[in-house]
Amino acid sequence: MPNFLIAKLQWFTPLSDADRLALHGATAKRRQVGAREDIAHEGQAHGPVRMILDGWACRYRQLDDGRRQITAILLPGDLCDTHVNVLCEMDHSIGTITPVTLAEIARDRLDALVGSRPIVGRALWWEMLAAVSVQREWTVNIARREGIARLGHLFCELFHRLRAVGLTRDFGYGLPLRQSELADALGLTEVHVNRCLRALRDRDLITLRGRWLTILDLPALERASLFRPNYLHLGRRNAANAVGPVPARPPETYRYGSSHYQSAR
Amino acid sequence: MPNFLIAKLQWFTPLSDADRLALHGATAKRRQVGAREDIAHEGQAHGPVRMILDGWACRYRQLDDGRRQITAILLPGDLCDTHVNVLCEMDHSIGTITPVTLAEIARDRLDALVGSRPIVGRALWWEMLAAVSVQREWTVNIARREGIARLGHLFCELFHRLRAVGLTRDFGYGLPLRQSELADALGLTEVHVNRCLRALRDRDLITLRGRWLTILDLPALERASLFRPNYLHLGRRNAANAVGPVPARPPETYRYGSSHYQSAR
DNA sequence: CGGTTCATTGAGATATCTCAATGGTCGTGG
DNA sequence: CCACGACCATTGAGATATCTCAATGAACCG
Repeated sequence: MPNFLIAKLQWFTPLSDADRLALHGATAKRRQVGAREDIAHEGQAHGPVRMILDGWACRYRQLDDGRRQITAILLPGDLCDTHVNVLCEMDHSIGTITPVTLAEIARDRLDALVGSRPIVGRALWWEMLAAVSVQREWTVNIARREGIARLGHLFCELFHRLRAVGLTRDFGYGLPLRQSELADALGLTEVHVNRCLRALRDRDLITLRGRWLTILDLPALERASLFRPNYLHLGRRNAANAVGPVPARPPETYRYGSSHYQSAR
Repeated sequence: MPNFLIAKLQWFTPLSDADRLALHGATAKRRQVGAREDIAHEGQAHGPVRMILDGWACRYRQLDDGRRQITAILLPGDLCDTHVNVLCEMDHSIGTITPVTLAEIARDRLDALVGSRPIVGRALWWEMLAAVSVQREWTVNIARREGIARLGHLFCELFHRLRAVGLTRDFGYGLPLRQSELADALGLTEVHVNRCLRALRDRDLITLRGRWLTILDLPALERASLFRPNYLHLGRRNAANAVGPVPARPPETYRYGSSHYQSAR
């Protein structure tokens, strides 16, 4: 399995072989979690720093009345809790969408890594700040865009983030989220998500069949969703070894974890 | 002027005299900004790390159609951009609400401070993580609560955050936000904010006169707003010198910056 | 092959928005 | 000290996005 974290960090800065090796070493300890299980729960004390090696997960907060709000989608290569152990306890939960492979990194190990490899430390800072920026944009998206644009905006974001780690194929990617989960992420109702999806299809902006999303006209979808990718901070990598914005080869896999989802035929 | 940052950090950890002195020294360089001006603008390269010494400000993002969304309220003692210089450019703007006194801290100076004083470094980590947690809660608030609760939730949050730095008096505080700014923060319309305010007043939960907000029944308001303060991470300070949750004395000031706003009579 | 989960559709209810007008407050200049 | 203008708060009425409840249909799994 390719290391998606390394792939992502190189959008920010080139990493030496030694850096890569150190990152590989730190993420060697792995754990499997099934689909739709909790990785961490609100109120828990903090454990090790976790990283999504493969599969999809999400942060969410459960409301008293049973509804929940997903506040972030975690994709392969995403870190769950950089240095979050500074806080006493979790204020939200993390659950899986698909089966997930985690790397667990002991806090002192991470500190040592950051201490000995400043480039890696800076790259991890970037990863965290970019995640915060995404969080801000979610606030804007939910507050100010109407259903159709909100949904389209999420699809655009996921496309760019997945492309950064090589998990897109052309203009499509595997989308394991159910409509109820899209609703939980967007602050909408399952029913309304369904209708907005139909609208996006009717406008020939996307297709969605068999858990595979295809963006038929990315510029048009971005326009319709008021999407501007700057907040992802994937734009101009300041790497010397920069390659094109799109990975040259299609990704090796678009299945999630074990073969839980089918691709489009 | 008391140093609100120090006051806030001590909710997380006790600071030695030397720590306090170092923080004081780092925030010595100051700048004044008028009300409703931009401190930083989207697209700009990053400058020094900024801290709000006094006054209110906000992060916001401007949408193409002229509307804007405020994504965070910055209160005295809040840091604007901890280590954000890692990113190439700002993805949002920061503007003042009231006249603001800023401290500007050069990046290398901050690095040196964090390097030489690990307690301060950890405390600044806490401050950043708590801010991210607030950001997540804003997403939940806007996504899942209806107007009245949304407004009430914001009032509760501001109360707790201001109390942590000693800027409340009993159950009230100065609220310099206009209704249009409340609307921009909550993803509502100015008109609707007005009606929700009336509803909160009619239910005897708050009064708001002359830029002074009084919470008439905090537990009731928190209940009505589905507010739980855990996400603020101000709950259990692990300080040895912990005092009660409410500062013993009323704050020295509840005017913003220069005497721009009147208190309640 | 039957059951469970998920997606789709309809119709009525409600929160919020839009547009437009009126009223209040405050600072400024005459 | 008053009058004016600018800005902000308030109210009304109709429009629209989204929700709720409920039912049906499709897909998938054991």
